[in-house]
Amino acid sequence: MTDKDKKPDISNAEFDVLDVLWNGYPATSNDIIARLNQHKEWHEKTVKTLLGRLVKKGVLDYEKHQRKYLYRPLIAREDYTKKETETFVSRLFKGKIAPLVAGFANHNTLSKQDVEELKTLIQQWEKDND
Amino acid sequence: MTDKDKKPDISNAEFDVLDVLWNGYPATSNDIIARLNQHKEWHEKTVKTLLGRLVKKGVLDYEKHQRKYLYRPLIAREDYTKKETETFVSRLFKGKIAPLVAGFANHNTLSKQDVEELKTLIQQWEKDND
DNA sequence: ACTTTTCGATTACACATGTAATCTTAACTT
DNA sequence: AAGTTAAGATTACATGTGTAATCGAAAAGT
Repeated sequence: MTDKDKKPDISNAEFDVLDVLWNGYPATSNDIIARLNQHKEWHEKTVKTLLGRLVKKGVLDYEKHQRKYLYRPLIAREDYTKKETETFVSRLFKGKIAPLVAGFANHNTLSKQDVEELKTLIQQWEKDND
Repeated sequence: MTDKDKKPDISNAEFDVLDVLWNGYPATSNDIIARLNQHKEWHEKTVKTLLGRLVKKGVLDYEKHQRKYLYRPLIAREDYTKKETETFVSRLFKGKIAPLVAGFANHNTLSKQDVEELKTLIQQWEKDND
């Protein structure tokens, strides 16, 4: 793996931008700013800086439409999520999800619905891997 | 919550130091350095800088023993883990663990053993919350 | 055609982080 | 007691990050 292929390291603020873009793209910066500001209030300039940094990092791409840019993500949310999850679980839980879920279960953040979903998942897994 | 109580924000490198300390404390810096260097090779000075920063952040404490310090964590691994997990799951999975586990299941990183542990957890949860 | 607006690009700047080297000084040596 | 270590404290320094302000140019308005 050359240096160019190295993983981009998306910062927290950058992630928030990427997140809304994943929720609907391509999108102009104004569109992104508007959507972001439904939940936070970032200065327009701040968001544009973040967009620029994401482009430079190879996380986003854009195409010009007159003077506006239409941004789109270059990496899929699923891929990002997968990689981050692996990193997280390996750092904090030695790579095992059970302890993670166990922690969750202890700290109340687990609903009946969650448990049902987990059961379904497990059944599916068992059907696939018997 | 005053400014002083704000969460410390432990960096990646700092976490690695904290991690080995959790595995056995109190410990001197040399002890910590030796244990860290079983898996990586950090310069002694680097580790000491990190220890100092962790102390300044209120994550570690120490007591002097002659000219050496005996460091110990001020926060429990479980508490840290819980908080980080909440943050992580809420950012990447809208706070739901099921999708996280689902992602795991798709990317092969789920063993028979893991599934058994999850089943046990679920049974326990159901017993507690019927 | 000229002015104003509005893009993105460039620059700013303080604090965080990774990664040490140098400085001070208390504690061992002899 | 004087010299030599060796521990933490202080300083360093490039790069990343949060958070914008300013600049230059192209498009829109008149």
